[in-house]
Parts: sequence; structure tokens; C-alpha cells
Amino acid sequence: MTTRAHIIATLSELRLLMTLEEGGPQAFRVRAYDNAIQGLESTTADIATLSESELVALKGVGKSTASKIREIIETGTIKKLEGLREKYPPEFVNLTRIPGLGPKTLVMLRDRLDIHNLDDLKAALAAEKLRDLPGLGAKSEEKIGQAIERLGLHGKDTRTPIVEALPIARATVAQLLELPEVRRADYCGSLRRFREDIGDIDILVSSTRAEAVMEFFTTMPEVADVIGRGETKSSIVTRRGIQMDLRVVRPAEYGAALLYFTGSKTHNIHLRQLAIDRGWQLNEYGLSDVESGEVVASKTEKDIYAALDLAFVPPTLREDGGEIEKAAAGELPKLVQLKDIKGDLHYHTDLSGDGREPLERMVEAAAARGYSYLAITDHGEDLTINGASRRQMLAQRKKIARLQEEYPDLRLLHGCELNMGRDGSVDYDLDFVLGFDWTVASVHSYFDLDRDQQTERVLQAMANPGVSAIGHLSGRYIGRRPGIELDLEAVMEAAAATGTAIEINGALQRLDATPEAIRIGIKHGVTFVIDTDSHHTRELGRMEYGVLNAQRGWVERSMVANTWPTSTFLKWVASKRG
DNA sequence: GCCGTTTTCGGCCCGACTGTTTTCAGTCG
Repeated sequence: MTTRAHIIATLSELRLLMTLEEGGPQAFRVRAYDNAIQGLESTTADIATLSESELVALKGVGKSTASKIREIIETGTIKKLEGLREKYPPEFVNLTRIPGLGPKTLVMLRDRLDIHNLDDLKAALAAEKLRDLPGLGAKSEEKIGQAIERLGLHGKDTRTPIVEALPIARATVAQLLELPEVRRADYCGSLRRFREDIGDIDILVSSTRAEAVMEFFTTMPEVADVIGRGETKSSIVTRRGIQMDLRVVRPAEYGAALLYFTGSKTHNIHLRQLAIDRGWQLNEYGLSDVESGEVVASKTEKDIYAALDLAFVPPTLREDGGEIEKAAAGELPKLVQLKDIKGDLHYHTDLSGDGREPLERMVEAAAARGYSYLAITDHGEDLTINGASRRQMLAQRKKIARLQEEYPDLRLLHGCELNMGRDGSVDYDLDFVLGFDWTVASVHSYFDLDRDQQTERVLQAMANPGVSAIGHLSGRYIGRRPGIELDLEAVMEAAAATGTAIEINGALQRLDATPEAIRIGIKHGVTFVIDTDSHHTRELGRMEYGVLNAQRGWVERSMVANTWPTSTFLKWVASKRG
């Protein structure tokens, strides 16, 4: 069966090979594929079932691409792609991963030096053959040689999970802010948009003395390699192999630069189009009049959006997935915010084998955040090493009832994180499950079942009247373990029908449900909960990450059960449990 | 290859840095 993922992957491969064929990513055909892929990624429609005319209605998809998509659905591949694969075998395509080697140079190397793979390239470098070609010299040979050595460490297509990148970015920004020359500093790029993984870390600094900032940045102790150093822009690679780019602009240009370096690229291109329509030009220095050169707006992002007659678009929405049209119409979603959250509903104590702190301290920490309610959800007994027995659960329930007296403003719920068995059954019988105030059922095992089995498993769990929410829906660990495969349309439809909440888990290594799944959920009218899955008092701050991930899925406050007042929330919980 | 209050052809976002060049091409973001 053809899946959405297969269609997008096939078109992406076609796009990559067309880059070689056309001589660069700026070629119009390549960009047309970019736009088509973007359009497919931003629709919640089930593209594997659409007709050609329905496909053409999608943004960026024309007649030619629509017929290619139908071809994928019907035959699994595209004739044109098969031809390009012959012309550019995988060994050769692999060379595009070497930073600094673009399509033009690669094709020239093949045509002039008969270089078809990495071994050929290494041999040609050893024989100093590249320097005889136009545009290349001894220094180019040296750079390419170094880039090959670093391959795998930070090839340009290796992405870093956000859980690794965010702390590094925040630490670097904090260090830069301590420099007397620095007025402002922010991380931008996909990290600011809160993507689950990032290609490199982009940092923007406002300063009138760029030289001093560059000197500091390129000589930090964690720098393994300086890739480039200019007057306003430098790039380094950290010892852990993450590329970090620094850009310095003057204070008056900060908003324009922030907008520009936050991206996404497609969002920026769309904004520039709007600028052109008005006789203006938008770049990282500002929005300005083409004729007079006069600056229209540049100080803040908000100024620039306003000048283009747009509402401010939060970074988490900037993917050119329809947000600019909504901003123009004044119809941007009222995204859920951290301050809206009134409680945490996935929360462990040391009764769970992997929990690190006692009930009393975990409750104290939640109260300190000003929550109105809190569900304690230690693991059910089927999680062999970490789970709690019935007896332990009942004892905890009494303990929580006693503790409740100390917290008149924090409603404590006794919950449980249930384990979904292979068939969607859970740890305890229905009576015992209904004895909890709230439960989260999660996948912790059988990750390799096929799509139909996983879907059926989750549907079974949601049909259980004692299951309040599904925890970390895909079970993925970003960059380490892919999630289980699910028929998300079926799952979300059932979640809405059964009144089961879908959790948005704020752990940075999870960020699960994914934004894509969330948007399908919204289409079906699903209710969400945003949780931290805390195992330690240090982890309560993850709520911010859960909220940002929810924003990427276009979640509004009203869709999130744990933004509701206590009485509304409790009534809703009781409605499924009967 | 896509698209259209410059509509069926002729456009398609913009700039920094590097290495090779004496004015630019390639790469990258």
C-alpha cells in the first residue's frame, strides 16, 4: 500500500536527482518540486487516496506533479525517477553529502575526471587532479579532503535531535549576552521554530562591534573547527559535531534579521513575495522601498508583519503551511500558551521504578507552579521493572488523600500510566482501572507490530472506558527510535468518538504526538492534553516544550483539556468513565 | 514545473562567504 510518507519520500528523491540534473537547487523545476512537497506536507488530506484533480487543487501541485503522484500510487514509483537513478547511481548521489561540493562541481568531476564514488574522489584528490579544473585550486582540494574526513560527524544531512541542540544553543546565547559588546542574542532557525531536529544552530547577535563578537565565537573552548569567518557571519563546528552559525547585525536591523534567520525559508520567500507586490524589498536588514531605498520597517518582527498587513506570526507556525494567508485574514489560531496550562496529567513519583523523587516533593513542585490540578500517574504493574502492584497503588491512593489536605488549592487526582498490551488490553481489570480518577495508556513494548496491528491495538485501548488519554502516541525517541506506524485518520476519528484525549508529551526526546498527527487530530475534533511525563522535579519545565510542540500542530487553548477550569475538566473526565 | 488584479507566457527571494577570479561562480542558508 502506498503511504503518504512513501509519496513524499519518492518526490524528495526525485527532487534531489533533479538538483544534479538541473545544476542546482535554484533551478525552477527543482523549486517547483520543493513547493509541491511543501504543499503535500502541509495538507492534512490523505494524499494517498486523492484523485489527480484533487491533487492539482493543493498548493504548489500542478498537472505534472499530480500525475507523478498518481503514478506513485499506482505503480509505487515514477518512470522519470527510474531514469534518473540510472544516470545518478546511489554511490554518486552520496557525494552530495560532502559539504562544499555542490551539483555543478560534482557533475563536472564526473564528466572530466570520471569520478563516480567516494573512492574515485579520494584517488583524484591524492593525485592532485582537481586543481586543474576551472574554478578549483589547491585550496579547494584541501577543503574537500577535510570535508570527507568529517563526513558522518556533521555531513550536511545529519540532523541533531532538539534535545541535544537546545541546551547548547541556550548556553551559547547566555555566554554571548555576557559580552559587553552584545546587546541582544537569540537562537533562531529551526530551533526557534521548535522543530524536532535541526541541521545547525543559528545564532543572531545585535552589536555595533562585530569583530569582538566574532573573535569570542570562533575561539570558544567547544569549537573544533572554524568553517568560515567573515565580518558579519561566522560558522564553527563544535566538538560534538554540530555546526553553529553566528550572524551579527546592528540593533536597528534586529527584527528583520530575527525574521530572516528564523525562517523557514519558504515562509521568508512568501513574505518577500508580499513585499515585492508592494514595491518593497525584504532582506535581513529590513523591509525597504525598492525605488527610494527608504526603510519601511526593520526594528522588530512585529513591525515588519504589520507593514505587510499581517498579524504577528509566532515562530512555531512559520512553515508556509497556510499561516501567512491566515495572518492576512486576521484568522490565525489562538495558540495555546504556557500560561494557559492549569495542571499536569502525566507525572511520576518514585513508586515507579524510573521515578526519582517521592510523592511529597513532586506534589510540592507542582503546587509551586501554581497548578489547579495534578494527576499522579505511576506505571501500571505490567511494566515489569518499573510498575506498581495493585496493593502499592491502593496504598498510594490513601497517601494522596492525606496529602490533599495540605493543598486546598491543588486538586490531586490518583491516576496511572497504563501499559498497552499487544492487543490493546491494559494492566488491570476494568473495575480496578475505573478506581483511578484519570489514566494515561501508553505503548512501551511491541514496537515492531505492523501498521494494522498497531492501529487496532490503540483503537482497543481507546474503547476502554477506563482509559482517559493515550500517552506519547507514537512512542518515538527522536533521532534514536522511529515511532510505531499508525493509521492516524482512524486513530484520531476514534479518539474523538470515544472522548479519549491525545497527549502532547513535552519530553524533548519525545515531542509526541507529532505536529502532523496533531493536525489530523484537530481535523477530527480531538481533545488534547499537554503533559511533562516528569520523573523528577527538574522536569516540570518541559511543559513549555509540550506547549511549543502543540503550537506547531496549530493547537488552540480551547482544544486542550488541561487549560480548562477544574470543574469543567473534572466533568469532562467523568463523562467517559460513566 | 507552477502560476496569474502585469494571466496562457515570462517570470520565479536574497545576500554572505570562499576560492578562484580581476568581476565572478558555486555553495550555503
